[in-house]
Amino acid sequence: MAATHPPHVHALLYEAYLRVSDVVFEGAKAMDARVRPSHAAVFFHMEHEGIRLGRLAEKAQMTPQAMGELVDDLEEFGYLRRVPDPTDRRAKLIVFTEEGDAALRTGYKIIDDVERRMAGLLGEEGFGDLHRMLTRIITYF
Amino acid sequence: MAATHPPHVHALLYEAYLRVSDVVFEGAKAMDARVRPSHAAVFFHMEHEGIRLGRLAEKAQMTPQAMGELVDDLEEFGYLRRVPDPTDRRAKLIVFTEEGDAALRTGYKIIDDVERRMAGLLGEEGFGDLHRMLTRIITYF
DNA sequence: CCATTTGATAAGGTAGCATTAATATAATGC
DNA sequence: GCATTATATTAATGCTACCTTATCAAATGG
Repeated sequence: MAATHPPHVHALLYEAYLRVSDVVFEGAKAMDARVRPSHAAVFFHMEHEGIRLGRLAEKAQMTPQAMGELVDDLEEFGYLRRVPDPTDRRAKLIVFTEEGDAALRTGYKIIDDVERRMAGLLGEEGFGDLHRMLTRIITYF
Repeated sequence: MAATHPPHVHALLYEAYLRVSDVVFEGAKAMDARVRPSHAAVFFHMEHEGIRLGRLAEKAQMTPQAMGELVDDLEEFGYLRRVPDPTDRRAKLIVFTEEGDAALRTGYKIIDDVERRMAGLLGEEGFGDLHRMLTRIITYF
């Protein structure tokens, strides 16, 4: 650092996120090398009943165009399908394929593993405290 | 979320970082709208005595080419200058201008403010715990 | 003193978004 | 029952923040 300070919590939040993410994305890459970190937003905000592109984009806080590209990829990879929305012929519903559903479950397994590793490292109490403090920061900042 | 879970700490780390960063970068933008978040890495890893491009890139974990562009920008904005390195005529030393030095100090003031806000929100003890837990995650992950 | 290494930089490419604009369908007011 | 306006998606294009490859000049080690 240009000035000598103990690292700011701001910087630590970033570093910690990067480390944990690395582990998660390594796990994901081992499952399917075509999937990139940006695709995670799709899985994260999907809905099993099917979801429209616009709503998916909104939940992920990006434009429908950007989300459209991610969905294009995952459709190509065989994880999603676009089916016509019966209630509105302009719209399409994005739904999981069998494989997409399996991939989602695998993804959560990878994340749950990492969460358990963190809990082991910090102790259940510390892990709970961390959860609460981060939630508090998110709520009030 | 596609499945209903309490948010993972992994996700919370990301969210918290984004919230805190927003505040920091809003503050920075208010000072100089030309400066972008990516320029922060330069200020963060600069050294007052002057530093070579290669070393700056190494510290920031990016290629010299990428760092070169950031330094180009900040040189244009008047915060940095490239001076010949007297010990090696291939090399240049990147040094702060007066304005760059002032900007660095302002930047740290903005961050320190945010850190104090977090400490206020969590209490000194909680803030210290957060600091230690994040450091622990970074060290052992 | 020449071969190799090192420092900077130029040219061109890619991922992950955004903005603007086109197209199709739907809903609404009169 | 149009004409207007709104909404869902997609296409074209652009920008930021990087990377890779290639070039050139200066330094260094046998």
